[in-house]
Amino acid sequence: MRYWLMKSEPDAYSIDQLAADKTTAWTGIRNYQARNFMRDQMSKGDRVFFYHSNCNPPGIIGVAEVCKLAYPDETQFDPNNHYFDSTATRDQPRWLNVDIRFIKKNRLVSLDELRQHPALQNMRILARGNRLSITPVDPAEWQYIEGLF
DNA sequence: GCCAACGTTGGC
DNA sequence: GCCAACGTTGGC
Repeated sequence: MRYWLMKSEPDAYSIDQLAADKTTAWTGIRNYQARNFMRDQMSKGDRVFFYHSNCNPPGIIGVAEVCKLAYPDETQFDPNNHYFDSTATRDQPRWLNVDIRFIKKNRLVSLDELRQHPALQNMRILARGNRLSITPVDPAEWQYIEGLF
């Protein structure tokens, strides 16, 4: 089992929305590195920190788990969808998504707060210019952050 | 809203 | 295969 951090803009899809939906298809990932994490490394039961980005303040707001392995992202085939990709076909889909299931919402552990813990200094989310929306989390970092909730 | 950082595209 | 141009992300 692995640990991950997945970003979402709360205006687009928030932890409260996930809590209401129970599960959701994590569609719209259009970055190869993030796609490959889902395709090659995610397993059912993997744990996910749900991170609110592009808001004030940004930070980790909850926990989810991977509940369905990667499969073709439907939004790539829909011309009316923002994430439509004309180069993708049903035979050769380009983009994938997993499904995630809500586990819990916790107090917001802000980006600012994360930065103040030396134990977390190597987290990808803290690196300058980091834009990757799915990043692996070290088991030790995971445990440490769970202790902050 | 600004802008630094980064990924992707496409001309050559 | 280089790299300039462009688009996007996301903290601030």
